[in-house]
Amino acid sequence: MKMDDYKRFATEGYRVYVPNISIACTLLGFHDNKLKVLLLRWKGLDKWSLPGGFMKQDEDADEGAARILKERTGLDVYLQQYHTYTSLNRFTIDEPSQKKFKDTFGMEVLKGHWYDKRVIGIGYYGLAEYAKVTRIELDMITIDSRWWPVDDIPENMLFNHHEMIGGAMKALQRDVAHEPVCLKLLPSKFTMAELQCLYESILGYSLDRGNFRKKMMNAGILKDMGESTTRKAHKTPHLYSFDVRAYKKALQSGIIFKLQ
Amino acid sequence: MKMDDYKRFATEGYRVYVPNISIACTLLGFHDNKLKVLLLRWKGLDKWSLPGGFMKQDEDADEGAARILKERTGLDVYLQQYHTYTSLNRFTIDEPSQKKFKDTFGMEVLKGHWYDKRVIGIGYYGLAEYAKVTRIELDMITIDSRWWPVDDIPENMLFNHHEMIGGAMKALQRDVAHEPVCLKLLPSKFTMAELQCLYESILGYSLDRGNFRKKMMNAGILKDMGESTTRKAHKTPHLYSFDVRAYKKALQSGIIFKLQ
DNA sequence: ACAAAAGTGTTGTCCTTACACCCATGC
DNA sequence: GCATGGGTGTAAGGACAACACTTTTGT
Repeated sequence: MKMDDYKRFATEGYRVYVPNISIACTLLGFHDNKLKVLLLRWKGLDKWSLPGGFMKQDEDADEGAARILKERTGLDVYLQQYHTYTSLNRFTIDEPSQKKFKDTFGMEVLKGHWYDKRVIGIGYYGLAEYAKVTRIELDMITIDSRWWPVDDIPENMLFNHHEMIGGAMKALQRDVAHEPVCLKLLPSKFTMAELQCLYESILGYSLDRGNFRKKMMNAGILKDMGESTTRKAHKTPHLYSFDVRAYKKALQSGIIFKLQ
Repeated sequence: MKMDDYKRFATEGYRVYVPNISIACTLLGFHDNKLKVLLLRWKGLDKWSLPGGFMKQDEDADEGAARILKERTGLDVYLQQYHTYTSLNRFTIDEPSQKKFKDTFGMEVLKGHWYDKRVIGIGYYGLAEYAKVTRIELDMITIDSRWWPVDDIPENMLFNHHEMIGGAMKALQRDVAHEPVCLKLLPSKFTMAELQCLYESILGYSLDRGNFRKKMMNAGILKDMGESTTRKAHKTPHLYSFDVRAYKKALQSGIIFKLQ
């Protein structure tokens, strides 16, 4: 990274970006039987944030969110706008952090720049196949990236990004019955246990194993792809794929698991 | 209305409002067994619009939406943010309309003012008890107000407000299983037929009368308030009220009517 | 008596629930 | 053998769809 980049952003960015409208993306992946969210660590600040940025003047928010994640991951991920955050204080940075940032970049954070004002945040959630995300691009402002379990994200989150992840999870719970969420999160072949675990991770409660399998098979949305080749210390499970047409058809009337 | 008001808005408004962030409210009411939306007709333009306006610098979007509908109706209505519209051309006004507006106000619409730029729109839907909305406040820019059936709104809508009403209806369909939608739209006492008709209006398909009644009664969310006093040429129906606690409890696991 | 709307009942089917039981594998 | 996880079966109960039937009112 070059210091010039940040200086140019600070002094020229107002020509490219809409100064008071930002986009934040909660990119989710499913790995190790857990839902995980991609976070970036900010240089100097010792804070984690969602991938995001200002909306450009010549793009709409959908395009902006796609651009932001394309730049970071190289991928076109499934994106859904879920809420716009407008509270007056959501964009403020505490004094110690401002000082740290200044020490790193040799100039003030925010103060006096075009983005030193109230900024609203349009929240998107993104769904990606975890294994396909093979690299995360860092930039002038970020020093590290990591997948965090959604139920164990770090304390030191920037702005209101903690709240935003919570909102994304609530939206995902709302949408899982009617949107092809599992298709976007799982690899093309998966076991029944993985599918069930994904549902449980999203919904936040556990489901009966036998009944889950029956419901899925009766729905006619899965194709049996035969036995897994990876042998563990147990019976080898079958692998399944989505019958995409049937899955999307079933989503129209909803795939619903009631609590309890 | 005084012309001064508009001039002051055009020349001084940037001090009060966030120039590029607007709020649009799809206020819904249930009347005559139909869902209706409150629209305002613009002076000079011969166009209808949703109640809305710019977000103020010292309020968040929720407060802005509440303020806008409070000013118009005098009421605190149930409000839900559902989508933010950011397309580049959504705020443009066609040339003939600009001319009409100029003829009316004696000055250009948009051109050269602080709001002559890209504006995004945060969409809210509002739910009100129709009979409680007894007056609609007009202002410098509006000349008429009317409730329109949501399935028969006028052709000449301002900006992308037609699309926004569609989005509000989709959001309402999404939310009706889990949010106290019917409680907010119906009067305190209502007949079973009215409740069913409301559900059908929201969902967009019809339900079996006998089964609907059974499901509602079994859910234990209604209190039987005895017979209606208004006599028509038929058997007098019972009136019901929501058992609010039970209704909200039931909404946690969802009150779902599947298509077909 | 009749039409129209309100209220109730019936029947079969399907889904869900709560388990129990077997199978396959590596140690 | 045994622990572990994968796959299947079952019986009871509930929910739901599709009706038919009865009741009450004003004309």
